[in-house]
Amino acid sequence: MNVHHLELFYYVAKHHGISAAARHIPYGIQQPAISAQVINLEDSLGVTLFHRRPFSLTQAGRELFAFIEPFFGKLSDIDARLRGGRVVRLRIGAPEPIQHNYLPAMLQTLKKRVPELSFSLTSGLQDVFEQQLLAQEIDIAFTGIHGKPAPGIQCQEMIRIPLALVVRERSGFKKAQQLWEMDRIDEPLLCVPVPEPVTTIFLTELQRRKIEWYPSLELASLDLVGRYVAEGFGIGLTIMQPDVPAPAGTRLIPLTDFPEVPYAALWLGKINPLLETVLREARSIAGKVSSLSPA
DNA sequence: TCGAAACAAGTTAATCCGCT
DNA sequence: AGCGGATTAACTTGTTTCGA
Repeated sequence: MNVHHLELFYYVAKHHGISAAARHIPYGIQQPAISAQVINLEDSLGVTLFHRRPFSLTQAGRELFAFIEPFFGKLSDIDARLRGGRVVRLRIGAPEPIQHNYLPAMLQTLKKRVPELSFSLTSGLQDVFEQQLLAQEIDIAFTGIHGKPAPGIQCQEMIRIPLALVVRERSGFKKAQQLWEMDRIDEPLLCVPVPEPVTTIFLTELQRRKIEWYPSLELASLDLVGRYVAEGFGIGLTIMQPDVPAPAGTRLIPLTDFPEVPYAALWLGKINPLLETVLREARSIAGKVSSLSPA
């Protein structure tokens, strides 16, 4: 008998099925792996633990579940106790603009609601956050998203933010249309690296419009894009945050007819009361930001 | 100690199968 | 027939074991 197999059986029995278990196990694991491990457990015991469809535990399955449930059911309690009882730790992943502009207000409110809260912030991109969530290195991420998140990761969209070009203050470009009408765009394009949704969504739309313009300089953050534009390196791609001014020495040209970038909260497995509070606060801030956007 | 082989456990994609 | 859940097949990756 293998403890990992027992753990998987616990989730299968608790959630009445292998697929439901795959959706609720707090680390990433797919249905076939659970199925195979539970079959291994049944083989090693020489008994059938549950009927697949419709789901029902056999007598042996009920006995085993009754035996292991007190242990696996209380793992989270002992985990919290060993970590020091009342300290509530929240590890958040978010790109720098979100960290700069929105997280301070959110964390202040959260701190009032949950005084024992301590938190850590990490920056990155969607794929990095997904890996960190799966490795349980962060608890929640707020990030621009493009494409479906990895299996097991829950996703709730918060807000859609329009794309914008950032140009030098005294640049001759007033409208994006001026660029699209050119035979060839010679201005270097500055943006964050390609897996970042801001860039991916922009390039996909350019491709759809059959406009050829490729990144000349990939920078680690949207802040750096603004900074390099101000220094005259070219035209930058950024997002139109309604309550955030353009970086010094630059101005923004909104890309009103381009798709917007969806920003979402990502977390792993079942939501807990703390994450519920965080999501509620995030939705409230997203609502306020949306109301500032020009219609 | 190091490298090859074996093994365990995971993935995706395809397939099976029971239910509506 | 179509849908959704379970299983199978083929593969990858990481760890362990074992012999030189």
